[in-house]
Amino acid sequence: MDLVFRALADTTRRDIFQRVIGDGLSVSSLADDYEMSFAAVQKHVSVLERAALVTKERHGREQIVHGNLSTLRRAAALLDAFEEIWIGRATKIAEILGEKGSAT
Amino acid sequence: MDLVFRALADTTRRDIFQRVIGDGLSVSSLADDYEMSFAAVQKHVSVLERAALVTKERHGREQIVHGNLSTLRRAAALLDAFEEIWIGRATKIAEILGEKGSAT
DNA sequence: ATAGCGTACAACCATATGGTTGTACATCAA
DNA sequence: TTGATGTACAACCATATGGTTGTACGCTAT
Repeated sequence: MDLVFRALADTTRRDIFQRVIGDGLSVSSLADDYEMSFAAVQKHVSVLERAALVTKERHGREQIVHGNLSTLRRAAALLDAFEEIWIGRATKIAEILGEKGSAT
Repeated sequence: MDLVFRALADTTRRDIFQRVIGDGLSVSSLADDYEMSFAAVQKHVSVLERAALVTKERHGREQIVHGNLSTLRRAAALLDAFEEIWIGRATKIAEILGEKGSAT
């Protein structure tokens, strides 16, 4: 999970990820749209790959980057779990206050 | 957003955050439960604070750390947005396949 | 065969991160 | 007042990160 959130903690990588979810893209076509060097983009893709947020599929001489939704879902589930902890607390507060059914 | 995901990209910090959502805790009571030094925990809290995932409320000589749910929600919303992009693509595929209403 | 494209990877650099220890200071209790 | 507690912060260190350039190598097209 550390790897997943670390991978998402960069604007360029979130942008790459977003572009790649909808449709697979080659590394070079990704790289074309950023100011930085090709190698830098390659590294960003590599970070996403190690976090299992994307996978690469070789196609001829090109390497197509695809988004991996299941990892994204695991991260989203974790954030949801945090929120549920808070809901649990709110419920407890409501119980203490003798209120029913309406959470703030 | 970079700050938020970076803050969440550490097991200790996620643990701190989780413990603090349900109930506010002083920095020292947080620090008691980790092997590392007090200063290290202080730094972790500071990272969470800069990301606006927690706030500190002074109470006497203690500083109570509270979770900030709204920032959590912003992060969760971003992940949901990614997922919706994928759903959009799935819908398109479904359209292409002539299927209706059932996404895989 | 050969030239160009797409990719991989190593070496290098500056800065950020995660940890430490030490010091300082305000607050609560005796 | 004095001492212990809770916090803040600076200095320092090792390692990770995000960028660069350069080199190598497999594919594609001519």
